[in-house]
Amino acid sequence: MSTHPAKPDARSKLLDAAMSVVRTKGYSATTVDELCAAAGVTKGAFFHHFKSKEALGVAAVEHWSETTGTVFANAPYHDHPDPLQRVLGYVAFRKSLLTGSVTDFTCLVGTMVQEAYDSAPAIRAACDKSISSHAGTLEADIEAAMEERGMSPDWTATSLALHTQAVLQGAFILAKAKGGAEAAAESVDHLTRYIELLFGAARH
Amino acid sequence: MSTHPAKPDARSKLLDAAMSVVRTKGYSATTVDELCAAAGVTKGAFFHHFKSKEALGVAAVEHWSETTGTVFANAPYHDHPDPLQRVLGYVAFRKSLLTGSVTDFTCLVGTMVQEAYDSAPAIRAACDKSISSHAGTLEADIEAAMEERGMSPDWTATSLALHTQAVLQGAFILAKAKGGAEAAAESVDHLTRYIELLFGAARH
DNA sequence: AGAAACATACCAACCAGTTGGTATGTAGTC
DNA sequence: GACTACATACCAACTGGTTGGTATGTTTCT
Repeated sequence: MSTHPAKPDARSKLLDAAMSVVRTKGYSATTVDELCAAAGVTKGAFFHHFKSKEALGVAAVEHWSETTGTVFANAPYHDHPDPLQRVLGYVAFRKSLLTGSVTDFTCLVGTMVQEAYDSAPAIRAACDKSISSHAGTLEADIEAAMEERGMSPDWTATSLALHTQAVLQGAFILAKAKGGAEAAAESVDHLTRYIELLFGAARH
Repeated sequence: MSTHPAKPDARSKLLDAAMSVVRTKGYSATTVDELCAAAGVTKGAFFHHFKSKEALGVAAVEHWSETTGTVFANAPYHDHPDPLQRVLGYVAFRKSLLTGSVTDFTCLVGTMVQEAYDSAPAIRAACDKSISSHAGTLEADIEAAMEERGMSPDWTATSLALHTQAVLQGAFILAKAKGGAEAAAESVDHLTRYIELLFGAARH
């Protein structure tokens, strides 16, 4: 009974509810009442933990970053000794997540920033930080792969890391538009092929 | 006085207003009153032309497709005799549009489908049609470029056309998150490089 | 006891959509 | 060509329900 296995308080229940409800309905269309109902808490609890709906939005993005960050940190692709294989492993891992309902595999941050980039600067900043820091985990491996091959191309590791995020976010939009993951998966395949070409061509 | 130069009725004023307001605030956060104010018409006029807010959403997507369709149809890249150059010209043209404020160069369809894919099936369908038909205009050139080189790769022209749209939509999300077009432009550069590698490699 | 964590009751502003009406056609009929 | 019948385009005021947020409790933990 040392470390409580899980004593979900209202705050984390609300954040978990936000992750799924917001991804389904979007941020603006999600009401505070709805969030409370989904979390099984009252409105009093909501405004005890968050001073406004926007504050919950910021916290939800941070919560998302932590939750998904753990998933990626524990993913098996890190074990590869070759940094390029780690990058390709990351992309393959992202592709393997494209199953089940569209709501479940799409990204909270991409959804929220679309709606809030102009009207809620704090949410925009949180989303930027989330995307950029996640891309940052890729950048080191990309850089290592470049160095290993003695490459000095006209693109940067940063831009390639961000490009992977752009492809994934765009793939989610395709999935939402088409109501399925097929086109999204093929887009991720193109990303894999691009990275292989990029590094394969330099080998010669 | 044969063809009226421009007699903007309430309907088209509302559709034009929707294109800019929705891209700024998102679909859900945009109110009917706001739209009416931006268009300079009354609420009565709104519900005379559209039976609901959702119906306006569908019409706005279709209006967007027509408006942007004209822009691309008249763009100069179509003149190139080489189909591959037309594809690359399209991507370069898309990159050249990444100027000014984020609101002005981002895509109405990508914004709307994120919010409405689950709650408004009619809007989702309209967005799918818009993206797919726009991708379709690229597909023919991609196919022609493949044939010209006698390529039979493990990817299809359709998937590459949709991939270009995914990259562009993802680039818009980057732009919104970062508050500027720089990262988006670099992502489009990566797309150009990918297409060049894809077709350049087959040349040999 | 005192503070943090929650619950209940409530409110003012706002929202999509409705109502009843006016102004301007336009097609048909005698 | 004028009168009726009907349709389209638009408007201002209103409505019932919803929204984010607050005020004021009660319970729980230390």
